[in-house]
Amino acid sequence: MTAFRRFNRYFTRRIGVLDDHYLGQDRPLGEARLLFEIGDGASLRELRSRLGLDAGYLSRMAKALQAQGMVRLSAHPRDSRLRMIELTPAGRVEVEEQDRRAGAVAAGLLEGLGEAQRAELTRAMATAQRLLRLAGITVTLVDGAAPDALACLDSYAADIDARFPEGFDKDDLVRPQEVSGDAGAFFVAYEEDRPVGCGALRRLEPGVGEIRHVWVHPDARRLGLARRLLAALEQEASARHFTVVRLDTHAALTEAQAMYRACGYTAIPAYDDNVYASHWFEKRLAG
Amino acid sequence: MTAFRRFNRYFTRRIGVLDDHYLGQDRPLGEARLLFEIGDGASLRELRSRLGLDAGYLSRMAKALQAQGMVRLSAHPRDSRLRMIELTPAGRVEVEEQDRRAGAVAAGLLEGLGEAQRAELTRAMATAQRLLRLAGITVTLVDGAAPDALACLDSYAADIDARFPEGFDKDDLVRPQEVSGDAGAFFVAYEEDRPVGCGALRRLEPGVGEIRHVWVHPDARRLGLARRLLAALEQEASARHFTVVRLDTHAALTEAQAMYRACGYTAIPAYDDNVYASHWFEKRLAG
DNA sequence: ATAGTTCTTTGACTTTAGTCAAAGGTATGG
DNA sequence: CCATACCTTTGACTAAAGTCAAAGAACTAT
Repeated sequence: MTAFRRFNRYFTRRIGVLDDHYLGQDRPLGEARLLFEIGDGASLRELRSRLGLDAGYLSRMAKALQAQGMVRLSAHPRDSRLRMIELTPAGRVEVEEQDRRAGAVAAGLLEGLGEAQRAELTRAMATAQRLLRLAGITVTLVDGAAPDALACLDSYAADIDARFPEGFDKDDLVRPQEVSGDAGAFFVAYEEDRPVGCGALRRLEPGVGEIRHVWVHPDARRLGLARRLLAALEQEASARHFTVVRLDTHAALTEAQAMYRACGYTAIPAYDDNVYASHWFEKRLAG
Repeated sequence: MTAFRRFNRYFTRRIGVLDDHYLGQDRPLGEARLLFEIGDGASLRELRSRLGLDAGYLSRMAKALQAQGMVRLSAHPRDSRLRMIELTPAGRVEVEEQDRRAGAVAAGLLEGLGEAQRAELTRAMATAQRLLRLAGITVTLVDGAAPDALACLDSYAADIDARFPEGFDKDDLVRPQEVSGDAGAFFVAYEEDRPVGCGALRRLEPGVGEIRHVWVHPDARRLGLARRLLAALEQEASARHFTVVRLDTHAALTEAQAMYRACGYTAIPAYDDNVYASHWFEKRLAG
């Protein structure tokens, strides 16, 4: 904990300060940040929430950038309350220039290190980032019919449809009422208010729950999030006095199978006739 | 390199922003930073260079903090151009409050992680910090009579005087002229303009150099800096067409001996009658 | 002792950053 | 179609952050 604070202090002094100064070389930091954040186009509303800016403030900065020829503003094709902002070629050049400078600063910062040391630093940073991201993700119980829940299930279905040789039919997803209220539970994992994973629990028979649709967004994989979701589902199952949870999995999802085994699940005979399933697991819950 | 940039971006977004917001809870960020940076007292000049502030700006902030009863200003006892600034008891309370808040934010940030994950994060951060510090240290050739060189030798002498059972006599340090110009070389390691280590090379006999007084400031140990100094000294020796470098070391300095061995030095018979020496080493230089 | 340097203070600015509320044009649910 | 909610723009501010130059006091080197 003290180590964490010490690192933060050192790092923000050392890197953060630089960051600020190179980014806004010839324009205010706010504008530079905005320019950078636009990327391949976005709505003002999106930028406002991403950067946490006041509406008026943002509107003015956008106008200033437009006057400088860095961005183009237009109405959203389907909702003309929203304004879309995108980089002009000149704006793109500017962003690249920012990027080049940032790269040069970073290179200068590391030039004292040898190859092996650089690799070690990269490894350490990747680990730290992975854990910080994981720490920032919260797993929340939501209604099975909540928009975020449905969005996750949609992504899940699209995902496995691409991975299963035989495809996947969305009709085989759980119904919202199966995972809401007394019937079951649905968890969504949020990373900064954006859903990045889900998992469902439903009652299979008295004392027995079934875990379904454990899914993690591609951007949030390899963080250990699936385990967190699984833990939340198991805790919920315990709270509902289930003594056993079961789940099935498709032959193509080998990493998932490995994870279930590592989390204490053991293979059992088929308990249903799910056409997508090739392996069935269960876990006895303590308490 | 890309990984480095990615980490910076993520980290400053995630932590830096928070930092700003909690620090200045009821006072401007600039003042909060200044208050924090004062620590156990400093001169305005020192703070100005540490924080990179304009003299006028700093002067005004100091006055504001004084008016709020947070700091006391006084003249430097020996140079009354300089103004010393130190925390009053009220200021100290304020800094502690800042610190408490920062701690709470940090704790909140990490509460999603388990014990083992936290330990892993701490390890990764410590590694990253160590390497970043090392990357920021530059090793420079200076004149043997330069103030920084003498200051390092002073610290070195005090250091080993405390560690050698028999003490150490400063008269046994190299003379500046032995390590300047054609006679030898002196390197100082700087971390942000502050000397944190040194090492000397002098000619022992034709084709043979001697390395002496390799020292690292206690704050900069365990970074791998001694090796950097050693490498610089060896490179300098090569440039001077020495084919061999020798050095001796005291029985008490066991880590140093291990380092020399790891860097390719082999034990040899005594080549001098240094009263402090118990082990003698040499290394044949390539090229 | 003198010239040049260093450090701080002060006055007089400018630029950034950010806030708040009113107003106007668009969607959306019923 | 109507009330309501949403998104953006504009005007009118404020506070913070930072800059520049002049001036005065104190030190240092010669």
